[in-house]
Amino acid sequence: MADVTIACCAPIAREPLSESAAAEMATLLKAVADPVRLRLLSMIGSHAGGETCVCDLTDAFNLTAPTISHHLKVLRTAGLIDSERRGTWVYYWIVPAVVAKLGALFTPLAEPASAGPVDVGLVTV
Amino acid sequence: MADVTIACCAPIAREPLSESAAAEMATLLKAVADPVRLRLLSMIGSHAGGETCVCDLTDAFNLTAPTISHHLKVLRTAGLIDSERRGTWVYYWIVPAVVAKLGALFTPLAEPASAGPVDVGLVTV
DNA sequence: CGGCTGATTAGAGATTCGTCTAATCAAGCT
DNA sequence: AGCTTGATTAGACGAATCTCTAATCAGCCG
Repeated sequence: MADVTIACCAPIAREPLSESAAAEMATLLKAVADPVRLRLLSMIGSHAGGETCVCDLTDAFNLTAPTISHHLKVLRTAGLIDSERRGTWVYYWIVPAVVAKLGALFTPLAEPASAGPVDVGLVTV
Repeated sequence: MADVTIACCAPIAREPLSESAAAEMATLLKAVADPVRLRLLSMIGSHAGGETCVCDLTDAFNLTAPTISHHLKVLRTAGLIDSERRGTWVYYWIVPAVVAKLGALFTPLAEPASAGPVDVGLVTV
């Protein structure tokens, strides 16, 4: 049972975000607020095996390798993904806990009253 | 403390976003990827009655009125909020359907099999 | 070793963004 | 009408962002 207890703050519609919470979430959101990075994140996240080689990513865009590298760094700095070099290639994977923070910020809005113990609590990080 | 069991993936991790879907979501995310706008959105969204007067918003920040107005416009242009003038004051409220799009992007795909059809996939383009 | 492929870092150029001041629009006074 | 208060628009300016080319780092193999 995926009990999502992460999240740094209450969902957006429950109570006003504190200044610091807003700043923290904004940096996370900024990392994702780019078409290329969004696609990168979804490619990495949806890749079978949970890992993706950079070499597979660069080919999917009409951008130079350094540019892709830059976007990956932004995502990694934000904590949304992590990476490791294995021999010649570098592999990236998603960090679900951090991605879940983003979802927790917005979801309770639309969800039909979470029927279960899916407590998206206000546990701080 | 926060045992992060989160399923394997968020919707973003279900399949790679198309280029157009990524672009659409990115514009939405960009609108929210700012501390001030995040706080504005949460203030409006959590306000009792569902509406908030601009006059209540400007006082909460150390920014000039035009700046707040600018941020509200960004949110409104993105479709996340809507507004109406009633007499002297202008009132803003949240548009839940659009905010939900953001949540749907990152929220874990609900519990394993038990719950079943928690359709989160309204990310149609 | 020397060279080759994959990936990142460094730095530059153009665009976008956040904030401000000044000016304008809207509604309600006196 | 003319003044006052609330809100937005217009324009300017510095900071941040995205992309590129050139250079550098890390493994592999002839």
